[in-house]
Amino acid sequence: MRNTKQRQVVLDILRNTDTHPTADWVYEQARKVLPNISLGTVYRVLGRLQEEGLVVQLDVGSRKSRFDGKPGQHQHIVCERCGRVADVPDVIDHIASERVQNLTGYRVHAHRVEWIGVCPECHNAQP
Amino acid sequence: MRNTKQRQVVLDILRNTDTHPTADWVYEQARKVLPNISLGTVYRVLGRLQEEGLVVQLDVGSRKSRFDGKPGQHQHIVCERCGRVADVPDVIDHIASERVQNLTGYRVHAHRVEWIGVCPECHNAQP
DNA sequence: TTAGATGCAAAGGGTTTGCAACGTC
DNA sequence: GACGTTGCAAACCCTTTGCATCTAA
Repeated sequence: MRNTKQRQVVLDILRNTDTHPTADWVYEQARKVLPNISLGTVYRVLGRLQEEGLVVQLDVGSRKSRFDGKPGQHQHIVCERCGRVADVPDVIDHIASERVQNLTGYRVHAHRVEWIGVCPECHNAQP
Repeated sequence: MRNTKQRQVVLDILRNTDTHPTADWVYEQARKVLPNISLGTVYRVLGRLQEEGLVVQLDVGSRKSRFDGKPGQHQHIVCERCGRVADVPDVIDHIASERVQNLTGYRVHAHRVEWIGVCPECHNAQP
């Protein structure tokens, strides 16, 4: 994999935000640095970064994918009013995984948890 | 909401399968009973059933949505080799929810868990 | 009778891809 | 110089929607 300007910029944007952005948001940011970058390239770079494990793709209900540039053992909580996504530390222990393994016969490799609620901003705006 | 043939057929199909099918699978099945049903109608019926809480829509990574006609307090495990989806009882307790609430400031209303692993069939085929 | 549901086909919208030009290694 | 990457635009594919028609209540 070559270390192109486009790749550097996309990775940089993802690593310097906590907003779990969509591909087109990344594209808009990237254009501020590289005005000629194309949306197709953003998607291709995101795809490669994901294969390499540097980025995680989230499917949180809506049609657009969101991307997390700080992968690790954490999960996400989505605000059901505004769609804002925040990180949550993993509260699932391995006892739960073992129970799932026993109950289903599947070999459990990972889990993905999404909490759904209302973020403080939305709750304050309309209690 | 009117109780049309189309609605009955779609709900029936969903309630009589454990496969968490995609919209076009439901469409193919429905055509065996109502040859003139359209894909648009399948989508509209699925949308309404979801609003009514009779069906739950899953976004499990791939681009197609899958639908669960037996909603309830259970989650899903997805086979990373074949994409098969199975049900898992909820192993997340409310203590975990409270921890998330305290950690994030969000009011937690629900959680969605997806386990990822390898199903018995795939594992047996290629240990 | 009539408001809501359907079938059809076209439009939407996010994502992917073919291809020639480009830029790393 | 070779080959992976890019920009562009068109293609893709799942899903939604407009509209005339139909049908459950």
